[in-house]
Amino acid sequence: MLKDFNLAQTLDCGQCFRWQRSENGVWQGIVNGKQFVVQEGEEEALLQDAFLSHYFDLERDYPAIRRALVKTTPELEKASEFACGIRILNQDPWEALCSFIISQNNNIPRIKGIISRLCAACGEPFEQGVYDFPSAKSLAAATEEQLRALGTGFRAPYLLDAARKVAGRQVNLEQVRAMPLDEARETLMQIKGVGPKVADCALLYGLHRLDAFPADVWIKRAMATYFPGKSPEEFGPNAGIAQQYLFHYIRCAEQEAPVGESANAQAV
DNA sequence: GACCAGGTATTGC
DNA sequence: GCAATACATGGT
Repeated sequence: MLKDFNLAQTLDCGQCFRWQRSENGVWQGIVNGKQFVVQEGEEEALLQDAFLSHYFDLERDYPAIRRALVKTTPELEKASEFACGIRILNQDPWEALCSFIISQNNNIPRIKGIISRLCAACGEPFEQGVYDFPSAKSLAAATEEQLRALGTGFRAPYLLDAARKVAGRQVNLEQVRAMPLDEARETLMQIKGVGPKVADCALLYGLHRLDAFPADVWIKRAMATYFPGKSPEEFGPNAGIAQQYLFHYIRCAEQEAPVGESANAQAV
């Protein structure tokens, strides 16, 4: 029995940008040069596919991780229960890095649009109208003007710098994966346009570093409200998962039951 | 027509 | 070091 896995929560929590939901809970996505179609409510079937099983991180014991998080930090109980269907995807590191460079000061629908155009312009076509995410090498061959024409705006030179450094192995993503967290962040931040937040996103969503804790405006606010003085390291080796639970909870649940009341502040 | 969006680089104190 | 400010673009 597959627990703690919900397709919609996982694909709609802002960690990926190339999945689309159509009617009846059907999701279509492009991953590593292939198109996939998966069905809400039939999550169990994904266990039969080795690639997707790994992509959705189904081998990992999330219920155990959740129990451990709540044991050390009981305030996480509500958020972790609310968002317990989220899995941290095993995405392509380069794609995740680019996606979160694009994400800065941007909104999710527009991020998706830019990525879609970027793929069509620079990625390999592998099916009618379907394109793979462009490699670092092919992106490095583009000009800043070409990238601006896709709507990337001031991020165009950032993408180029990332492409050049990754294609030239000045930043080796697989080496970054194995580095201590601080060193990994510093290495990614050599890329223009990559600050602490984007670096942590690349680490958590691209390199599956579950100890990375991306702190955006939402999370910073939530931390100040619910965990004043607490540092992310205190959440332990799965701090990134705690971050996801928090992020999803404050963005969804708070709208129905606004917090800020001191009575709720102790129970996230 | 401001204001905002899963930030970052630059500038000024 | 830390607080402002500009930055492209499209949607409310």
